[in-house]
Amino acid sequence: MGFQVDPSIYRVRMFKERGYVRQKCKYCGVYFWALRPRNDCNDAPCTDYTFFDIKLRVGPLSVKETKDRFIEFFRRRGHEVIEPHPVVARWREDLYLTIASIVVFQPHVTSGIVQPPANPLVIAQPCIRLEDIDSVGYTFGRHLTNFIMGGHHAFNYPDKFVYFTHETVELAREFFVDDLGVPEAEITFKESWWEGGGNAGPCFEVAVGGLEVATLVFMMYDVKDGRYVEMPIKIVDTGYGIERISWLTQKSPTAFHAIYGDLVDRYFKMLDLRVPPKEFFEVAVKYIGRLNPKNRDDLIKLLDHIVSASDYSEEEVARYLNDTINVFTLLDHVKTASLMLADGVVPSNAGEGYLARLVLRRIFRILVLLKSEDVLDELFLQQVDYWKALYPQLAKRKDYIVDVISHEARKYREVISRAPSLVRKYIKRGGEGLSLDELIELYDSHGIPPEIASEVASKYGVKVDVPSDFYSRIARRHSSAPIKRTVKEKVPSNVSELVRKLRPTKLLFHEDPYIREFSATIVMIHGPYVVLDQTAFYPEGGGQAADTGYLILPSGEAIRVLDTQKVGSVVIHKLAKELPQNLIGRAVTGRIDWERRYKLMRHHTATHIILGSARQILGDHVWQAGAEKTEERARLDITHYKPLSKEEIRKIEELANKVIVEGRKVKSMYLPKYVAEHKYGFRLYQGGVPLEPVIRVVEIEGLDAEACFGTHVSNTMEVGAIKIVGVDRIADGVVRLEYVAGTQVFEYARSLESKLAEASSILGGDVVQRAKAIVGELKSMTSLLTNYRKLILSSLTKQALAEAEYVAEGIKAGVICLSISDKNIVRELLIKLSSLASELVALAVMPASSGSLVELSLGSKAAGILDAREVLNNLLSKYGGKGGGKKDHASGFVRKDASKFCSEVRNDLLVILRNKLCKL
RNA sequence: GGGCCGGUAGCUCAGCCUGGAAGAGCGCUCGGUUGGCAUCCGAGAGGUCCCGGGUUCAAAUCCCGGCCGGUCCA
Repeated sequence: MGFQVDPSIYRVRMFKERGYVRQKCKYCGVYFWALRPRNDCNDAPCTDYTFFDIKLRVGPLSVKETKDRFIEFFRRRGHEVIEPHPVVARWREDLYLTIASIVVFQPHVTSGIVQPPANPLVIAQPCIRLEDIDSVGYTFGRHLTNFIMGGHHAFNYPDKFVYFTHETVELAREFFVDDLGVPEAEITFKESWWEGGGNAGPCFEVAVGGLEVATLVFMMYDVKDGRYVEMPIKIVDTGYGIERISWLTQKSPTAFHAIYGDLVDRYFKMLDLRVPPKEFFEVAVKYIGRLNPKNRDDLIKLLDHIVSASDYSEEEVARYLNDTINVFTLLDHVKTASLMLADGVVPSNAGEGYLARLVLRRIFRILVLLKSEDVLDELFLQQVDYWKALYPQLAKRKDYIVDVISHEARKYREVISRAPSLVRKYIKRGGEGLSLDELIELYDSHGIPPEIASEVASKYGVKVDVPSDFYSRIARRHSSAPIKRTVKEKVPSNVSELVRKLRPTKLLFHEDPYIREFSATIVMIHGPYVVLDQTAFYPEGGGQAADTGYLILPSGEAIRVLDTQKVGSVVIHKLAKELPQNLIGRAVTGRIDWERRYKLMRHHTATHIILGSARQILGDHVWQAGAEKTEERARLDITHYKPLSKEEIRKIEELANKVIVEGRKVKSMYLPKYVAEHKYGFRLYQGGVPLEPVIRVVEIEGLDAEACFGTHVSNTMEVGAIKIVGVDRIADGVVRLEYVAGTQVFEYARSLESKLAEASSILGGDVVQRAKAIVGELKSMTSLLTNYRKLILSSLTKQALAEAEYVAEGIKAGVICLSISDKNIVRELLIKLSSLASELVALAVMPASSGSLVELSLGSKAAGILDAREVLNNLLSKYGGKGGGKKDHASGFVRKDASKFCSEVRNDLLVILRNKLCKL
């Protein structure tokens, strides 16, 4: 706890009224409230699960029934029901996944910029949290990567109070005690503190029979640089664990049985594993709350406990435990992956796509270990069917899910198939066995998990020990990597500071995107930076380049506008020269470069058309991953999991042009945030999320609607035409489309034409025919050249052998001088000579830039007597050259003209050789 | 966004640590063997060693920068 809170906040009205007693847990020392005295705080690990023995009034409730009951309870108590949001937080720039119900209202509502959609409200929000992904399965349900967070929220403004601590605690009691029939003596409220996402506040953890079922947070502080600043808005942020409450009502052996019902047994059967008897789970679950089987010592303790508390043998228990962990992990991960994919996530190596891949690869890994890769599709299809009532989106996206997982599974198989050769390489390289560093590198750089690495290694007879803290070692390797955000400031910071106090600039380009000239009053001048009270200059944003043009002063002088930027809601024009301060308050005329702007507008509308078309042709998983529009061309990066086929590209282009020809209306409108989201969904936020209560929506009838700040033409017909000119895969899961629109299509065609014409004039005739002929000619010329080379080689060989001079017993010497620089021919020649004449010392000299290259080669007999490196250096030292190589071959360089050097060196060589051989 | 690994023949890769004459297997072409074949034997073609810079007499190899791919982590 980083903050000492006034403990009186925990003394809520209900505790006093109903006689709750504040007590201290004997085990963890935390304070809690309960009706009757007790030793422990009623939460794991201070107590075992006792809720199995608690009688409720309600019968077993499925997850869906629990969710419905929760929603209905709070609806009856004056909360408006809000539909759940996607598990992928498209409306958040700082978060990939929806990790809590409050995320739905952050940051726009919690910061006070936008009113909540209702107040108070209730929502049953599917959430994904991957923090504890390693523990899933091992704890039989304490850790899950997906769950529904039932949240009732109230937002208290300084001038409008809804409810806070007292009412929240009362509502919790009423729900658990009055509605579900939990005996009031079994419920506890533990005092605690919550922090997250830059906010903090006191909270109660509500537990029943050892199971934490809800957290009631009273968010009231902003955390800024470690300081706690009281928020103007006080927020009730509650989280009811719908799955846990369902478990509480069902009293099934594990939470997995409560959540997945008969799917548990079906998974065991599909995976060809024996279903453990109910008794096994009942015994195991008792101890598993306190032990973590990921830890090897705990696992052994757990095994002992279960064996002594049941009739099963140690082997049976070990197998049941292992199988159960795998099955539970699969149940959880398959559902999480399905939810993410159904929300249109495309697996990749970055961003939320990586998170989807992470979950999928863990699934594949288990299936590989179980040798059950063939049931992959079935595991997903069974869940899609099981959850069709609660998550209808799974069934709707079934085809996409199945296609993507098979694609990802193939990629994973490719990774794993590299394992044998990689492991072999590492074994060969690093002495004995596989070191820990090598194991880490195999996983971290090649994606090969240690279990698979050690399995492969054992086939080569190498035993490998995988340390139990392997994955935390990996985490440590990645520890220090601060997120660098290099925001390029296009406006000096002192200027942006100055304009903050100014009134928002009136944006004429939104009222009428066709306005080219306008008059305005100068509000501020700072160097070349000028602010007007209103402007038609579009500031760079939303991937649309800034407008340029002229500002015409009262004197009639026209000053060039080089750049336009937006800081907050003030537009800043950057001029080619500085204006005098006395112009402040004077009227000026602005004139934008219309031709340029009109091209930008057409490219911008074209981008919306392309995106809409791509979504229609490829599927709803297509999201904008980036976009840029310039005068010349535009490009759009979209998420997609496989390369686009020519056919798909053609279809997108065809649909886009059809939309243009049909002359559809392009409507820009301002809509309240919630109205827009309700009408169009989160696909609005392709290019980013505006933090405003009212957002500007650009809609192309029947094709696309996006929150967009840019300027658009009013009818698709104005775009003229679209030609896709480039398709690239710029990252895993991201495809870049480049295209031109309007008059740029003609520019593009013209440049193609002129390129073709140029090529044709170079080739001399029809490009295709001439290219074919030339390639044929090239082929025959190459083979002719090869033949000539052979010819030269054989004649040089003969010449060298004939001219070789006798030096001493078993040694002959020859010098070959070449007038052209052809390393290849020299090498071939020397190799040939030394294999033909074992007693030959052959020296070749050829010209090189600012000197000569020299190569010396010895036949096998000569190499037995002489050292090529020594001979060569003796030879070159006189001329200041150097060289080196092996015993039978050396090369070097000398700063002397090749022909002169060549004529002198023959004598030197003979002298050196004779000297050497005499000494021997 | 960051760490790590990689980029050599059409394909899969070796060579790089420790600089010194570019390699293997598969595929391809031609020839032989065979009743026939996915068999076997022989010969041959095929290279910007990713790009750029540096060190060096000499760079696939060492150093720096870039591009591309893979992977792990945000």
